[in-house]
Amino acid sequence: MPVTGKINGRYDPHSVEDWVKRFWEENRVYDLVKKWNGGMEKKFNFIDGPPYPSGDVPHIGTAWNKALKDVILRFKRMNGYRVFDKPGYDCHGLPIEVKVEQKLGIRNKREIEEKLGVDRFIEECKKLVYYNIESMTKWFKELGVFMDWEDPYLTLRDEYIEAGWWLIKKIDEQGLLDREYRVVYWCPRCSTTLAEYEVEYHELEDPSIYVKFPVRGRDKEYLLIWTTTPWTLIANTFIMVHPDETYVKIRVEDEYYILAKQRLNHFIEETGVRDYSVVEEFKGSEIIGLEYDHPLEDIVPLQKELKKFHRVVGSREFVTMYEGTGLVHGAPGHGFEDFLVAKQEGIDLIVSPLDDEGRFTSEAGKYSGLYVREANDEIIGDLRGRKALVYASTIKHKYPVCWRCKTPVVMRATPQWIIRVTRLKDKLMEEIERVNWMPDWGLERMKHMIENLQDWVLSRQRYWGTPLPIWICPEGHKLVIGSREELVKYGGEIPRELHRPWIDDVVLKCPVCGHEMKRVPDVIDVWFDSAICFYASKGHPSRLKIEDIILDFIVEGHDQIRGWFFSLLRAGVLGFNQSPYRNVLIHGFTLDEKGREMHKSLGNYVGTDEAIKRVGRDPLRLWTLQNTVWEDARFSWKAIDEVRRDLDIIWNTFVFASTYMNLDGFDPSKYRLEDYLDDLRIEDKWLLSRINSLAEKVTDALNNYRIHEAARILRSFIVEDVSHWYIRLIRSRVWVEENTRDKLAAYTTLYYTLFKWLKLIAPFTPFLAEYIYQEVFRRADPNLPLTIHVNEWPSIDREYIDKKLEDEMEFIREIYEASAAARMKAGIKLRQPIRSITIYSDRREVLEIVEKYSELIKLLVNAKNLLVKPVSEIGELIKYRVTPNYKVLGPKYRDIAKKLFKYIEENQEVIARDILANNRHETIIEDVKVVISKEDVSITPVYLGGYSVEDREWGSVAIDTKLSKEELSEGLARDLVRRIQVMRKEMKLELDAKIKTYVYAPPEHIELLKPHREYIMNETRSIELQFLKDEREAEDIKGYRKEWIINDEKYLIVIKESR
RNA sequence: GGGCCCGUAGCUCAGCCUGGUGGAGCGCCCGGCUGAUAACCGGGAGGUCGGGGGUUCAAAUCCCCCCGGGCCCA
Repeated sequence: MPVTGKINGRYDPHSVEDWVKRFWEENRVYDLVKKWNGGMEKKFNFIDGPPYPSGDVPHIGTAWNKALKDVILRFKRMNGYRVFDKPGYDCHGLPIEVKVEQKLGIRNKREIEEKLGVDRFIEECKKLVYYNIESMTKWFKELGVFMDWEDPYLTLRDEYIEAGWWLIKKIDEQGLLDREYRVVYWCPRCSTTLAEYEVEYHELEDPSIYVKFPVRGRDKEYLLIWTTTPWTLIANTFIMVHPDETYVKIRVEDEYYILAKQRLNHFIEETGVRDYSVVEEFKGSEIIGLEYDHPLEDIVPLQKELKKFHRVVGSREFVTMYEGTGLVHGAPGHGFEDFLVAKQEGIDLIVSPLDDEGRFTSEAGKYSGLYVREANDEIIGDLRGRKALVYASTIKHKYPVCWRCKTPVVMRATPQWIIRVTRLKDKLMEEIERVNWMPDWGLERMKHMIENLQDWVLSRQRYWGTPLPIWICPEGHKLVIGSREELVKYGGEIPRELHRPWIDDVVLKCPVCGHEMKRVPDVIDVWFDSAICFYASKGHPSRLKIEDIILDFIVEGHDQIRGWFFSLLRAGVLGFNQSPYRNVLIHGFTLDEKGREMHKSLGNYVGTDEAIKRVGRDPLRLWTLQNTVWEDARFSWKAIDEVRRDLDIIWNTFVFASTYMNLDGFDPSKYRLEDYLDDLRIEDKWLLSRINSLAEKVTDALNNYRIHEAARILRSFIVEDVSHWYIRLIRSRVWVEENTRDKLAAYTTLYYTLFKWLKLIAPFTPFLAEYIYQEVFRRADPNLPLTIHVNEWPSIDREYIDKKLEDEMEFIREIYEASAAARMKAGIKLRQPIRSITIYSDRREVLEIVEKYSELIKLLVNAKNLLVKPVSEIGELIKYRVTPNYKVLGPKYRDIAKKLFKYIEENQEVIARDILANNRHETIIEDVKVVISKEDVSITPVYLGGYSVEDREWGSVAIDTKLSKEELSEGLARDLVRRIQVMRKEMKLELDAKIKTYVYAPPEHIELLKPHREYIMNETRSIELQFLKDEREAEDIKGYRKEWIINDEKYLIVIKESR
């Protein structure tokens, strides 16, 4: 006959988790879950945002990320959803390339091709990626994340690349694929573009010059600009002004300069111009359109072409009043912002007269061949010679340099492939508003980004990435390839893999002119890879149905709003004309305990490996999960320790329940809750209501992805309701030896409640839940499924929910707490029974509850009698001393003051009560109406002897502190029992072991104890109890002996096991 | 410089959406309970709810400004 199993000892996360890990492996539990789940009707389409495998151990924040996903997937599985749980890795990109370069000691891009060869470089990238993936996967599995780790999607696979090509082709078919000049960081020494994170900012000294540009058609009138990069003046195209700011025209000698009013003082101070006068003031918008001449146009051929653009343009975003003159020289070939303004202004000539080494080309005329920074001095000299230089000095400022060779970078306009997503702005906006954002400010951020939408720069001049599937022939015809088959179709071959360099060798035949076509050398922005995973992880889109493609749910950190969420949206609209996701949850970052980001260099970095080793998997998971999902969390070992303590209580709760059920041979199939409904006590009904209310709340929270809320209420239920309250209430019931219906009612209640709770917590702490499931519940019922994780999500048995009872119990707890406080004031311990407890309250519901539950309350507060009285009768316990505040009352009632003071003296009680109840007491003294309020008197309560009173807002609780012989003797008996129990435990006796007990105590104590002989024997499972009058007698008895002080008297207790 | 998030006890954080006597855990002090026990419970001390202004009978909560931290952009 099956019996409830038991767990023992202290909670040790590692041994529990190691055991469960082995159990899962040996029984192939994930495969079982997958198989079980595969047959489900409803579908839950999720995708794991692929982490970037640049390291081998996931950051602790990634553990949170994966735990969140795991909770939702497990929850959905248990609710009958067939979940898509394929994880993935984002394998391509520059960070991997850089890691490999560092590993191989390669200093720049050219060395990759010249020294190593692209093929070997790619193999090294792959090797690194696979190594890191294997290691990261190990840690995700360690965390207990149930995803398909045997078959993740990898963006480096040919099928995945092909799926990407499909979308590029589709984009081209929509006419959105284009080539355009873009401004990029360029390292002149390494001869390569740099991504934003490949530049760092160093303090450099540069020229600081003020230059005047003559306004065309106006005599001696100049636009005044300031720059720290004189060499960019060669490509100057326009001048920017802030339309809303105030500008001035000043006269210096016989010339006129235009600059911002706010910058005038600074300009005067820096340049030392003494004699000037402001001759005119106007809004910036008034000079928009003003044309000017470039001072170097005679020696820079390029300027002849740019001449037609030389005018003042408006820009609110890029002109500030913090530096310079408020007029900004614009060179769209050398600056992101200048470039954007040029686009807005319809300027289509973007020039960047530099070669790959940062030297001027012939377009720059006399400067041709000079390295740009070295040309600065010569340019300044030429400006001076042409009287265009107003002032020159130097400045120390932060300037971007190459992170590897520390060479100052230049901005350079280069042709790049782009997707014209700006044309889809309205559709993107429409789609993003249909998504459910949690929290909803995610939508706000997203909309803000779409408002400021830019075209997507797709191409990168690198190696390790999805090759751009564009082939070009000498005639300039373009062919976009959408699959491997198309390579063959257009006269090529399928290379050994689709990566560079092999794909670069595929030569196609131009379908238009028949010439040979070569692939453009670029690879695709790595963001594009992860953007397409919603379909690419499932195969080629031609074989997919739309319902497999649109995701039900995704969750990532808030940095991914701009990152993955945004690129997914763009890819979804480009490929399928809709948002690829329906519900988005945003989670926070894991910072260190001071709120700083974790960095290995700061020494505050914590990896998932370290956390698992130090605290265990479930404590780590539960800590992450109880943090407010969308807020940043501060990690500390102490914080995890607190979670760990909660898990200790949870463990102890199951130890308690399982120990007694096991001892009593409790078989849940034989003793069923339905058969004990009539035997349930108040506390049983209450717990049944609580667990079902809890199940309802947890289900609702998880359905709405409020994961932290679910975690918190699951914790507080077991700690507050079960451990601290219910178990305290049923302790005496389960200590009874016989299997009474009363005890079995408690067991069935507890069994039902704990099993339900265990299933609710299973998604959060899958190891602990599995262990207890196996060791306790599956032993009680071997027909249960092999693993807890294929159990159905607990039902909500609404017939057990009784909100009124829950509220009432809440109030009983308040009474208990008030009486405990009253006891403490009087110095009477809870073990000591008291004669009576009296509740004073005028609230009807209070009186009802107290009467209805009087037995329970008496038991809880350990009192013989329970009385309820109206508040007015508390006067029997309390007298109020009311003394007039002479300084206040005196001046107010000058003439009747003496009589008033006498009146107060004589009517203290009624005055006090009125003021306490209504804050005023009124009377008439010698025809004068008197109003006494709180400020007029001081009120001190005086409690009568023999009672201890505790006030609450709903009334007062008074306990009778006078102890009779009867109560004292009962208290003494309980004290004795307690000592004997401690000794039993110290002897490590079995719970049901019988003992013989010998007690030496002072004769008057023995007299008090004698009436409770039965009780003591029963409680301590003694088959014999002897009271000894002589201390030496006790010393002669063999057994476990211990000396105690009880109520200031010496006791000697000896017990021995009776076999 | 912009958008968004966060700021509550010594520490970690609920409460804010929907205004009504400021809470929990940890730490500290005092007391207690206990065959779950290296656990637990009660009480106490500890708060300009980041600062300022406004709306309101009433603001931690709603609005505006500022300060500090974070994310993303520029």
